[in-house]
Amino acid sequence: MELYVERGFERTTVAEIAQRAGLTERTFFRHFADKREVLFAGAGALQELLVSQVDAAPDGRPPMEVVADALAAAAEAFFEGHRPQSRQRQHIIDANADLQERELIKLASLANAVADALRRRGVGDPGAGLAAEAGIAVFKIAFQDWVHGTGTASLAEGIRAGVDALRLVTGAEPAPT
Amino acid sequence: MELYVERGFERTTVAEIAQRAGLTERTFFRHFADKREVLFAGAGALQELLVSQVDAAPDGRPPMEVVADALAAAAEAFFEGHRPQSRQRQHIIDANADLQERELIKLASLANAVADALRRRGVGDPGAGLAAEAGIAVFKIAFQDWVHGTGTASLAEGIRAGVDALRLVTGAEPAPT
DNA sequence: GTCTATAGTGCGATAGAC
DNA sequence: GTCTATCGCACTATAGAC
Repeated sequence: MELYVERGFERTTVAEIAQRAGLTERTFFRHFADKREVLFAGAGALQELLVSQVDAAPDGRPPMEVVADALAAAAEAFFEGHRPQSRQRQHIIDANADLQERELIKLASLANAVADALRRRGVGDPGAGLAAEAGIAVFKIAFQDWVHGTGTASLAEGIRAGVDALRLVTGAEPAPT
Repeated sequence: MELYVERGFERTTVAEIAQRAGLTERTFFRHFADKREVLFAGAGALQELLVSQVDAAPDGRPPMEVVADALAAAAEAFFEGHRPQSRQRQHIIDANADLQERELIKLASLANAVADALRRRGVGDPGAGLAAEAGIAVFKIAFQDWVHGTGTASLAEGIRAGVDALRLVTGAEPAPT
């Protein structure tokens, strides 16, 4: 991470990373499948929390609310209070197309995992997939806002507002909570 | 494309592609930024059509309807009647993580372009971004269904149904058309 | 069109932890 | 005695510099 900030992602070689860490290149690749993976190591835990939240939601709660609750909880647990670090990480990612691809893969993986969790709750298709994708879209936009802005609103609040805005724009009445 | 089908994407080298095309490797990379780009050469035209459709939509039409119309029109123009080719291409992509990443980048780029077009129509934030992302999510799911299934429904019909399903799952009343 | 840096893989050897 | 972390080396392919 230090090196990615110092010299940029592309201009950092694995050899340099290994040297600073006191390891060999081969060992680096043992821990990270590729150079990008360093920046996405925490993604698994985020996904697990999201899924466990959806699994634990009360019966009968509307799918979009379940997703919104899970995203808000994940936001609190993983990001609140870490905006400076999130911003730095995002700077690195925004400066490099390969990293943006990996970011999108991570988000797609989250969406798939959430969709599966919704199906376990009995939400049918294509509703499960759509609610999950829509939720991730809300998260993505709220996160961009939160990480690049200087406002005082929390990420969780941004997510709530985003879900409401999505209902509005799809031509919908606000759902009962 | 022949080589990707014959031996799989990863087991095809750029040297082989260049040889079969009667070119040098260097020339391949002049035409395609990387090995994957071969499969996404038509993406630009799709994006242009989508944007021009959104730009040309009648004033006052609800944003989600504008997006749905544009996606349906693009589906007719680019995919209808080409399901076998689409399926073959998707097989190649589904078998390789790198290609899936590129696919996601392409979809994200479509979403951004559509969001910008909506903003030009006066749709505000975050509504423009959300409508665009939601539309692309619908497209993605409808496309999966269409390309992997054997049903007789057209892709455009799947997109219409997807938008309705999205309204339902977000907890919404159907919007006026 | 040529040359080269760098990412990433495969296999094997070694050493410490439990 | 198995499991896991590390290293060494040879190797291929991509992609960018020139």
